[in-house]
Amino acid sequence: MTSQLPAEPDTVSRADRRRAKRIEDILRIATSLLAERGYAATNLDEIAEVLDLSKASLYHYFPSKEHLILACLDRIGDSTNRQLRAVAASAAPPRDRLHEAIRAQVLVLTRDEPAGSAIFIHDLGLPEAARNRLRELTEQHDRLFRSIIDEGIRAGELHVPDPAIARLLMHGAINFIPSWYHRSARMSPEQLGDVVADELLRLFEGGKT
Amino acid sequence: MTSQLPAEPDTVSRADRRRAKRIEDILRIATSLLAERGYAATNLDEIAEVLDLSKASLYHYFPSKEHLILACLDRIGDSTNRQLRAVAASAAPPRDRLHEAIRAQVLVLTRDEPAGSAIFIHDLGLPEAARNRLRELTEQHDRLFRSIIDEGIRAGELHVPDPAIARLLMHGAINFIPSWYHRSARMSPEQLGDVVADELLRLFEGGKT
Amino acid sequence: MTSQLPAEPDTVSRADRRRAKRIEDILRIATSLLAERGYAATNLDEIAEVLDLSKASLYHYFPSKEHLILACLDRIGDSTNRQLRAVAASAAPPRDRLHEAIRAQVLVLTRDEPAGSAIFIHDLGLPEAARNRLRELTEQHDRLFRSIIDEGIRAGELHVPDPAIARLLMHGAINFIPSWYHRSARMSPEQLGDVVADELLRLFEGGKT
Amino acid sequence: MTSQLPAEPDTVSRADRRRAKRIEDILRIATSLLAERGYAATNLDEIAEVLDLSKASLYHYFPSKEHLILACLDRIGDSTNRQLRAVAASAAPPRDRLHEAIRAQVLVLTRDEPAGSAIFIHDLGLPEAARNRLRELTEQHDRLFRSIIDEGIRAGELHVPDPAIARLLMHGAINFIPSWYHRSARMSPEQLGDVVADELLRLFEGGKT
DNA sequence: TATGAATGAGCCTTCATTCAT
DNA sequence: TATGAATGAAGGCTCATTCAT
Repeated sequence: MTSQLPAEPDTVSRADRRRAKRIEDILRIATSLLAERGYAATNLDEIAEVLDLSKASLYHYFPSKEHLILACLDRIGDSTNRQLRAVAASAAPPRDRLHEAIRAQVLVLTRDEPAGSAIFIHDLGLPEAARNRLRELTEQHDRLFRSIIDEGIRAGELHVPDPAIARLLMHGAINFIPSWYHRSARMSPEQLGDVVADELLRLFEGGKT
Repeated sequence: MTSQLPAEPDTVSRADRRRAKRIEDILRIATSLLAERGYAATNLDEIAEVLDLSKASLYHYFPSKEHLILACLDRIGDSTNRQLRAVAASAAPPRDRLHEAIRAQVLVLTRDEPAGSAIFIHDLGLPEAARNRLRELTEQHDRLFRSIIDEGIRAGELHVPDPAIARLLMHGAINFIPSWYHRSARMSPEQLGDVVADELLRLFEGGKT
Repeated sequence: MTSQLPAEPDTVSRADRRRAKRIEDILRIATSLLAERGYAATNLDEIAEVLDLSKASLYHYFPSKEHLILACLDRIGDSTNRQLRAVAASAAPPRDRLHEAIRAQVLVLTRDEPAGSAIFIHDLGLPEAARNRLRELTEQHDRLFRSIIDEGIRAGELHVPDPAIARLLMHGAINFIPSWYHRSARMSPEQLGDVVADELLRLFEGGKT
Repeated sequence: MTSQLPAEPDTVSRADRRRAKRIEDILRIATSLLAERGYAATNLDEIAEVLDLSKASLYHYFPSKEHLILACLDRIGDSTNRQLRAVAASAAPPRDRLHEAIRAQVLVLTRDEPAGSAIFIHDLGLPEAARNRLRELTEQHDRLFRSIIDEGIRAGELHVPDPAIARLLMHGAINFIPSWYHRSARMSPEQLGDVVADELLRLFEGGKT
């Protein structure tokens, strides 16, 4: 109806695009409120109000609160994993790849998805399904870091007595950044990414060891 | 305090003791449920049921849900700070004091208060007052670590380009431990404390830098 | 009625026919869902979905849910009354006419309108207007049976101490058939009609009386 | 606490009795509204309002709307079956027992449980569990009548070509009584019971057959 | 004619809190 | 102290209805 062009390349009609935009808006707002208040304390009324929408309208896009939050998780998870996959594909030496991965992660948390990243910190009060989804996403994540670290150790570039624990400490350190970064805006996300990556690499580079 | 009659000190103190024990029980259960589900998703019914008490009875000990959670925070905060103050008072060199402080903190999180420590990770959904209390407790905490680290740097024992960020990363790494420790029970809290302290000290001990 | 242009009678009537067919489809589906679930438990979404139509489209054919259900009632009522009027016009003796009327009624309920007949059983949850319509239809019905029965009594063909109650019992017995007939499919609607008519005539034919 | 008598024969304290009464009240009101409007169209607000209670209070007695209605069904079902069991135990000849059973049933529907009996007519819109419960109760019922009728036929007291259908017609006739009885209050429930039983026995007593 | 979007009103359910016993 | 009862407020979800396209 909209397109009169012979083929139908953009099956995405105006309506489709509008709908996609609405969904994107909802997810953005929902993610930020969710990250700010947690699942149980976030109510659809508030999400709807911020969007200047009625609560009932949300149900045109998501069949339940739980599905809405699952979509939020997916959105952030995809965003993160996309960034990290690029790093993983690099041919750089492991140490540099680890540096780059940390940096990428920091950028996602502080620049790309400052709102939603808190969700990943922990799963308090999330419904089962969401908790499982979260676990899946986290595991993809972990696998990627683990493989880089293992490689670095085998290559002799990294030295650490207990790689598993070092990695977990690193994740904790990174995941916690959103909870303090906004306060000390004395450096840009990019600068922070570099500083943090430098610093956390120390966890894997034996001093005297 | 309550009894002014020397004649029957036991009667009164027995009641007091009983009450104190009740409160202690409530706080223990409440803390663990709170840590497990978050503030909004924890209901008084459940707390009462675990205690084999009626919900209404809780109000004999705490005037509101919010006060209950404040008491939980205080209890953990006190426990933590007590441990840390001992470390702070030590005359050992800063590097060793930092090691000890990290170790003490890990022990609190994994051994002494495994249940409640998650509360400190994040304040999702907490009411304002609780959030403020949390901030105070955290600040005491931070001050203590900060002073040790500063001292260590002045003494030339620690080297780190950005002490503030290093410390925040360290806190994140520590705070996150409860979320993964139960899975890898391959070492005791004490062993973990040593390993973690060793590892995190690297953040403050320049490799080549 | 709609077309004033003799030139294109087909065009208009084709549209009309299409519309009539649509309405017929809607009524058929709506009637069966209504009979199955009751008024309050039936939603337009479901009706629309079965018809592969959007809910909003239903409003092109019926101004409201209530009007839709009124049309359903009318459709079944007409069907029933058409059958019965034929019986009423017959010149057969009252006893045979009663037999025939019962038989016709059974056929409507089990063969012609098996889906919708449950609506007539009871008016649970129906809106006022629908309830009134139902009453009207039922009364036409009742009048017809009543007149046959009265005639039969006057003619000495039927004997019953309390004709009013006997008739009401008969209606109950008939109306209830749809709720059990599908289970005992051991006889056809036609056979059932005969058996039931024979049996119910006993209500009006004194044994010893 | 209330009773100081040696044994504790009436463990039912005052509180217990009060609670039982409340439950009884709720069931009575709920049953009548349910019978009047059907499941879907009955809302807890209304039930609560009639009881001069808040809707939330209902949840002290029943965990859900569905459980409430199940309790209603049980209550009526028990009442009915209790009456009928007495009849079944009688040593009277089958014909008299059938007469008595019909009479008892009519009394339940018109005198003892005039409100709730409509529920048994059909199950439009009831949730699955309730529908199943209804079926169970109905089956107890049916078994009882069936056994009397079979016995009567074997004893040569009853004559009917198709006993199954005759019985179903009888049930329909009886079940329908509540829908018209209130209008014709020209006779008492007891009188009605006799008239109806006399009349319906004709279904099982062949005229010429 | 057809429909996606939007929504107000309403319903079931939960929960912190109060109160009488 | 202990608790059953009661409730207002709130939250998730449904649905008939309207409207712009």
